[in-house]
Amino acid sequence: MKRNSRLALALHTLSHMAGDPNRLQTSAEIAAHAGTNPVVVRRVLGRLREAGLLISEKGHSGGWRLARSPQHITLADVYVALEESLVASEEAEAPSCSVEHALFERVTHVMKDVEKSLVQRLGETTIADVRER
Amino acid sequence: MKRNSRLALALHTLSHMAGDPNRLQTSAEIAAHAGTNPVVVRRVLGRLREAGLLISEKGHSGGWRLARSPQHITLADVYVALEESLVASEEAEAPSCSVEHALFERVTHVMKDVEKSLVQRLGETTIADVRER
DNA sequence: TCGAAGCGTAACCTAAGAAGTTACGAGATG
DNA sequence: CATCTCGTAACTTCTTAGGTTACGCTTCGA
Repeated sequence: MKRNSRLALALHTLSHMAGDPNRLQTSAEIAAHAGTNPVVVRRVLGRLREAGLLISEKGHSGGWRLARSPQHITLADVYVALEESLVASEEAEAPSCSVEHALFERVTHVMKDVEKSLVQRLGETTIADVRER
Repeated sequence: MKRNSRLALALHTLSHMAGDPNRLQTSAEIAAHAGTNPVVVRRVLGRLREAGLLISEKGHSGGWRLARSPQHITLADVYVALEESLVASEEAEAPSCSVEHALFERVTHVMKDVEKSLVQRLGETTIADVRER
């Protein structure tokens, strides 16, 4: 797996779960399907759990399942849960020079604005939408 | 310097050059201002040169200057020259599973679309614009 | 004409981030 | 109680970008 592998893994898992929402899947199973490691799966899906998209159950016969129906999980939910931000949130480096600062502010402002529209548009598609085609 | 430092360095340099377009600046000078290394400066500005934004002159009393007036250099020109792409262009990993593939396609499509509007909006601001404020 | 000043580039080192791996504790079930 | 599974820590690569050194090529000026 390469870049954006978290997103790929998340979408992979969600799309499979959408096909059989009642079944619990273990991280080992998911990892085998995705060609990666159970720990990596738990890391990535952990973020989706924190975002309220998935539920994990510990102990014997535990595993992972959707926290709500696929019709109510959008691509934006996934994107936001993974904290994939376009804009480098850290602006620790306040440029000393005011003109450079103004330029950078401008770029940052536009990027943040554009990211809002990205999330908005991703919010228009649900996991279930894509399955139906 | 941290993340997006190429962009920061490019904007820094361009904003200074816009103030005195006739003066040639050496990479050593620019590096000193920006708190980095001449080689790094030549790397980054090299991209702007390839994009036709800057001109570099070799030899004694050589250096860097704008290839055209600051009114005709937009933030989009800089962004594109640095090849800052939001979308991971490499889709080498064709997902085996068709549903996952459809989901990923959808995300990629939206991101590419959004990036177009980003470039369009960055194109509305020139280096000179920001200086005037 | 020759030396110094610049750029262009290669090669290497280092730092940071992400994935892969191993290991182990905690909780739940049968 | 034995076993299964998640949650996490710790460690090891691997990749990417920046920083650094070095050197060849070009150009100006004394």
